Amino acid sequence: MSGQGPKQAVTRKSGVALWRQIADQIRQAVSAGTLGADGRLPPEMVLSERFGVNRHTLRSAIAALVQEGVLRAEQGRGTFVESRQKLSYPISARTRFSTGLRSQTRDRRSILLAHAVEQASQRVAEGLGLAEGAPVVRLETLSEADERPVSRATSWFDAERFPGYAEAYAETGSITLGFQSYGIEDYFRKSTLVSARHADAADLADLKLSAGAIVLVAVAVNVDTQGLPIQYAETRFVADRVELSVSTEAQ
Amino acid sequence: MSGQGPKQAVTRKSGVALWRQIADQIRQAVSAGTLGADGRLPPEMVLSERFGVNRHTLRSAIAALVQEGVLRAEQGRGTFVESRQKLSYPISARTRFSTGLRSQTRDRRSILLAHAVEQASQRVAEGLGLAEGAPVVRLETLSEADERPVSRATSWFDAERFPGYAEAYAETGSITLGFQSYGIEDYFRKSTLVSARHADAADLADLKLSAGAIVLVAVAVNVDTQGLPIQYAETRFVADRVELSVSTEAQ
DNA sequence: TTCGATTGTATAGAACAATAGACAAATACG
DNA sequence: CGTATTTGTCTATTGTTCTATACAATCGAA
Repeated sequence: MSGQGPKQAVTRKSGVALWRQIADQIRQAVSAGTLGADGRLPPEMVLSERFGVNRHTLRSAIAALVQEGVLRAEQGRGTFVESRQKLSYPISARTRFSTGLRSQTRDRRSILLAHAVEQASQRVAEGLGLAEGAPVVRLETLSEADERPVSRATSWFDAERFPGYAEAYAETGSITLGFQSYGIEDYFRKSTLVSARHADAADLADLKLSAGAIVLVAVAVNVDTQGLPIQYAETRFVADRVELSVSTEAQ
Repeated sequence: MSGQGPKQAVTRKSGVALWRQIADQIRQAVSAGTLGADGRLPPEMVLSERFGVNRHTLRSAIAALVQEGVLRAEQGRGTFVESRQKLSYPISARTRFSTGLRSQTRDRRSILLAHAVEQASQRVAEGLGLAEGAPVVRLETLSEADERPVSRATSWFDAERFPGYAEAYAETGSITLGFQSYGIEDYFRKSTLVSARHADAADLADLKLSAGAIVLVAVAVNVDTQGLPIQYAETRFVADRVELSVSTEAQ
C-alpha cells in the first residue's frame, strides 16, 4: 500500500527494533517495485518522516540493507537499488533446482559444504521408507545465483542403495547427475511441504543473512520411476530472494 | 537439532530482542515436538542456561508465548504446552480451503470482512485474463480454526461474469458454494506462487499477531472446467500455525 | 507440616536502541 | 565558483532491554 506520502506503520516496544522493522518494509517495497522503481530511493529525510522516526534510525535500516546487498548508498548522490529481482523456483513433479532457475540468472552453482553417513532419524526414515536407524548419506549443500546465496539444503539418501553418493555429487555437482551414476535416468518430486520461519543461527551464517531474516522451508521427497523414495531433502530458501511456484495443471 | 543439552544460538544486537528470538525458537521446537513432547517444558532455569540468557529474559519469551496461547504457566507446577498442532493446508488441483482442513480441526469458519467493486489492477487483470481497469469484485475474508485466525485472503472475481458474488458468498459462507449459484459445479487450482514475509500492520491486526510474525503468502489462480480464470486470490497464512502441503504425484 | 522445586514479583545497574542537533564531505547544477 | 542537496560522522540525552540478586507464592510429596 502507498508509494508516496502516507505514513508507514512501525510498532514500538514489540521486541523488534524500529530500524529492523523499517529495513524489512523497505526491502519488501523495493522487491515489489513500490519503492525505488526508478532505481533510486527517496532521501533519508523524506523516508524518516514517512516512517515517523529519527533520521539516524532510518539510517540504521539502510545500513543493514546495504550490508545485505539490497541497496547502495553514495555520499552526496543518494541511495540506490542494488538488486531487486526475486527468483521464481518451480515446484512440480519434474522439479530440479538447476533447470528451474536456468533462464532467470546468469551464474549459478551448488557447493557441497559437508557430508556424512549417519543413522536415519524417525523423520528421515519415514521420508525414505527405511527403518529408523538405517544408514543414510547426509549432504549439506549451498546454492548460489549471481554470487549470492539462495538456498541451503540438507539431503538424505539410502546409504545401502547409494553408497558414496557424496562423491558422485562432488564430482558432478548436481543431484540429477549424481543419480545417473547409479543408473537412475529419471525421477519425480512426490511431495513438498512448505513452511516459513525465522532463519536460525546456522542459516544466518551460511546464507549471509542478518538476524530476523525469513526462510522458506521446503521438505521434499523425490521418488524414482518405480515410485520408491530416493531422496529426502529439507531446503531453506532466502524468502527475500525466492518465491516458490506451484503448478497444479493437469500433468 | 537437540532436544536436551546443547546451547541454543541467539544473536545479540541484531535488532531483534533476545526474548523474541527465544520465543520464536521455543514456538518452533514445541510445534516440531522437540521441546515439551510430554506436554511439559523444562524449568525456566534450565531453559535460560540452555539459551545463555538471564532467567528474566527467558521469562519474557514465555510470557509472549502464553499471550499467544502456545504455552500455559502454573505457579509452583511448571510451564505446559497449550496447543501444538500445525495445520497442514493441501495445495493441489482440487484445493479448497474447507475440505482440506476438515479432518484436522473441530471448529472452522470464514468471515467476510469487506467487499467492493473496483477496477482491476495490472496484476489482478493479468491473473483473471481481463483488461486492466475492468470491473472486478474484491472480497476480504478471514478464516479461523478453533477460534484462532489462520489466514487472511483477498480475492478478486470478474464483475461481469459474477455480479454480486459478494452476496452469494455472504449467504453461503463458502467460495465453492458461491460459485455454484453461478452454475459452476467444479473448478481447479491452476497455479500457486508461494512466498514469505513479515506480517504488515494490517495482517498483524486481522490475524491477531505480534510484530515480527511471519506470514506465508500464496497467490493463486482458480479456473473453471474450460480453463478460464474465475478467481485470483492472495492468501496470507500465519506461518506458525500453518504449513502448505504440495502434492505432485501423477494426477 | 516441612521441604524442595517451580513460577511470580521487585529493584537497581549495565548494555543497547532511539532521539536530537550540529557539522563535515561529496555530488550536481546553475 | 557558489549553492543546494544528499549522505557520513560526532556527541549528548532519554527510554527500553537485559542482567543480577533477592525474596514471595504456590504446588507436590515426604
